[in-house]
Amino acid sequence: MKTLTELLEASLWTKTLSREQRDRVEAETSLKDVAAGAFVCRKGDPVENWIGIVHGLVKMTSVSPEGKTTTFLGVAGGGWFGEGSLIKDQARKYDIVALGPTRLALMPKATFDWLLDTDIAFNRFVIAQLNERLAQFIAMVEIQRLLEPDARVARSIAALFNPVLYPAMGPDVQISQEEIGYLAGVSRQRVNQALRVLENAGLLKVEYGGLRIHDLEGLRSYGT
DNA sequence: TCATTAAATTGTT
DNA sequence: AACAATTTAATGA
Repeated sequence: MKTLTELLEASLWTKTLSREQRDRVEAETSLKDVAAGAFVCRKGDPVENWIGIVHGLVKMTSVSPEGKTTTFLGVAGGGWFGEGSLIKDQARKYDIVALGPTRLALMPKATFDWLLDTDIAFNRFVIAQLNERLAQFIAMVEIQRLLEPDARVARSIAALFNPVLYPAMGPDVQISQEEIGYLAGVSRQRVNQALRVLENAGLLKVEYGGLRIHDLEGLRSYGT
């Protein structure tokens, strides 16, 4: 995906929009490219946009006063995020960092609010997305507490391919094993070990600087 | 285009 | 956590 039009095509919430609504969204939403490792926005920034991922990958992280970083969640191609902060009208609670060269779509808060006010289907979409993310977080807590590291890695990767949240994901992800470690909450070495177990199981292929998924269902249910 | 070097990432201990 | 090996990206002829 390269253009805003393509992102809107791939996004589920545009399906029910009228021609006029769709045109207005496209006119008012802008694109922004960010380099690998760059901040998309920082903790404490005022929230002015709903942000979509045209291509690339970003992570939500928090940094402790001692400099330790924790990654909560990766957001992948075709995904939109930030609706929670927009609705509550509060400052960003986390840093958003690009994991690779990433192209973003920025929808102004005014446009987002207008869609919420005028389009019932859009409201349903936002509810569904919030619900899906809630389910993902609950699953994440369960995974962290109950499963062994191999399964944690498998499911953390699978979470990036959630078809509701990120409808435009292809079979490839460009993400280093170190970043997977942050996502899964395990050390880089352990990720390396886990990836080879998963590769031998035929679930994915390890490539330099990334992965190719062969069996998403297998990853999602790994360890049960 | 090719060779060299630096940087990033991976594999091993 | 440290180190070595491998891959990619960058540089300059």
